[in-house]
Amino acid sequence: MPLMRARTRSPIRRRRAGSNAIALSDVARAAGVSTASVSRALNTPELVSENVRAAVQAAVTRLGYIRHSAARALASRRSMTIGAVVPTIAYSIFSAGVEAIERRLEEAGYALLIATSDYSLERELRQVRILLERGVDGVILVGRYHRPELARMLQERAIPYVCQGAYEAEGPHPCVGFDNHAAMASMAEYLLGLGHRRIAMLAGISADNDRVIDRIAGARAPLNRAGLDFVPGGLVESRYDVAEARLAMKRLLALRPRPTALLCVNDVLALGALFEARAEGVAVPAELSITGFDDFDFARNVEPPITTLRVPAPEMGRGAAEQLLQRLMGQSPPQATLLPTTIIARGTTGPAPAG
Amino acid sequence: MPLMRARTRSPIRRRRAGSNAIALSDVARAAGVSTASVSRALNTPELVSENVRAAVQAAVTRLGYIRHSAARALASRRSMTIGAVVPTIAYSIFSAGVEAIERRLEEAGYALLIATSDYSLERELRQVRILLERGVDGVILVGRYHRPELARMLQERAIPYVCQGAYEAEGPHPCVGFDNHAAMASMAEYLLGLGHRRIAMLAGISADNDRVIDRIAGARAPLNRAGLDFVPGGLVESRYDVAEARLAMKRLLALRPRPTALLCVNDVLALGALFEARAEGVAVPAELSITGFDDFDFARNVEPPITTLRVPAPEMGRGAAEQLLQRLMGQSPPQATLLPTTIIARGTTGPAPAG
DNA sequence: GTTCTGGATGTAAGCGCTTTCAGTAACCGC
DNA sequence: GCGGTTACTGAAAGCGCTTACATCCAGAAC
Repeated sequence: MPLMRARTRSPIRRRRAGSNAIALSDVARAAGVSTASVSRALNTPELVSENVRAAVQAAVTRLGYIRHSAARALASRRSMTIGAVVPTIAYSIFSAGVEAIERRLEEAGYALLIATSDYSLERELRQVRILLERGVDGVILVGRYHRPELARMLQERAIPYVCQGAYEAEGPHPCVGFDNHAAMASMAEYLLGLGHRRIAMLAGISADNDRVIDRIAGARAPLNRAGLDFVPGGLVESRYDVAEARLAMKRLLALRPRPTALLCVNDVLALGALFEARAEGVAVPAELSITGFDDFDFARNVEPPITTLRVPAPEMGRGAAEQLLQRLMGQSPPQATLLPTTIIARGTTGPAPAG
Repeated sequence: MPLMRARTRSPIRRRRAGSNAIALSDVARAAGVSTASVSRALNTPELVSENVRAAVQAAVTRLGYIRHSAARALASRRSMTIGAVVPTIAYSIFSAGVEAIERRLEEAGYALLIATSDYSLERELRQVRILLERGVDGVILVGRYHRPELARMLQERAIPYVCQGAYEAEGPHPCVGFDNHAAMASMAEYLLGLGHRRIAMLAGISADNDRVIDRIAGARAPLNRAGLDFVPGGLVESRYDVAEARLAMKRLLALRPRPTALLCVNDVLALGALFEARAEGVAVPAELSITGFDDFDFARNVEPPITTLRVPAPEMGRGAAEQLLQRLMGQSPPQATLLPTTIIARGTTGPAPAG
């Protein structure tokens, strides 16, 4: 029989072990009010009198009180943090998006926990599990493809989420982004309009990556409509790295007859292609037109400046954060938001060479 | 007198309001053991019997239990998260560092909360406050300069921290990085060795930024030793952006007589300088040598490839994380760790033009 | 005066874990 | 057989907050 042990505890409560942090109860004592009032003064100041508010404010400043968000999270059942899983942040499209997300969330008092998937859906799923463990109130993902367990896990726990960087009107996931298929299709049409018929494509690694897959399909669509396809051997994948892109480009330049135009899945690849073409003495755009995607800083500054497509990275980040915040507040924003892209014609594209 | 109110609470405990999450007590019930045993089976499996471990493991999988880290943090007084404040992540040196930090922390079971300071020490301080509120167990910062209140706040709460990306043997802060002064000095010496005497510098914004200040001073030191200085009007600051760098470069190119060599604080600026020089018809390196800093991906791929200085970004990130983890485990790693840099001589530098 | 309001405040019950402490059982050496 | 380990296990006390509920007290309405 478990009987009440006579615990001889010192009546003086020991300062939080291992830390000399000030707790809310200290503030309450200092301000001469209850802990409830302190909590209210801090979180819902409109519910307390001017006196209490001022006393609490003064005590907080005097003691240097800092709230303990784990305790808040436990008691209020909201952690005020959002999790984001991106392929990598070492790639400016994503880091720009993440910065935009962070900024918007900060305004709303949320913190952002960032995890990277390394372009692996498996790893993405694991990272979401970890974020859930961390008690995030919402999740932001990249792209349309995700492990089915992922959405299930999120829905089971009623955690709102948004996918960013892709668009799917009828898709299963809420999203804020642009239509990768349509964007790349417009670029292919642009090349066709310039008279190009022998077209190749330098793509990213398509495994697990809907954006790449959509862009490849998008490029193909208008070609097929014109009774064409990529030149044989003219679809090559490469990691997003200038050196690797140059290697891939080597293979493309060895094709005979040579393509007269090259669609790249992004500007890093286009840059590598451009460098390699120049190194091989292939004139751009006289002999070969090259297009990029993303409109990176350097795209407009290299010689010749790269024809590319502007992608609304910060807008997507902000939009995704916005949509998530709305869901968190119980509203129902549109399931899918489509953002525009624009072709920016510059110096790496020109009419197809005669013959 | 507060008397015991007869609370008519339903004996059936309501499932966690607003969420149907499984709690540790559910696992305990399912496994037929106490919550203490479940906690031990999960955190210190070596302390429980094989039977308990297996039963708990089975229950966890069956129920899809996910730990509640806010509750863990509250009870254990450790949040298992680290905070990092970097100027921006939209700049590959920092994003590479952050990725390395994240990777190392993940191995150790820590999550990373990232905040950006936008190169403002004031904002850095605010961000650290927020991180503290979030209960981070440690903090990673960038650089040597910080608001004095920052270290005070951290020390008061006994939160370990490390500064990354700079090195200061006798400095007040623990750090892992390289010597910006020495690195840039070696670059200046390299130019002097090539016979350059009229040298200019394209720097970043030096306000609040010790790395830029150290690099400027580092460049100046060997010049002064040789009885020289930057050419008059030859020290210009620019944000890290190719377009702005080109604008700044315009002013440098207008100097008469023109400098024969230009030290850039990083590769983005060097790239802008190179583009602008080419646009103005200034031959690189025949008429003008240009050096970068950081060894970005594109530096070796442009034409001519940029002479630069390799900076150990991932190593610094990993090292900073490592050092922090050691402190967290009660060890005392060296206060300052110096990492090496290397000059990588490429095509943008050559002997000073005669006359 | 009495009864209602309703705003401001306090009380105390958790939130879901970890961890201390006590208890139990099995085992050891003598 | 006995004291002393050793190896597990469970009960329960918090961790520092939020919040449902009770209370109190003016002032309004009657």
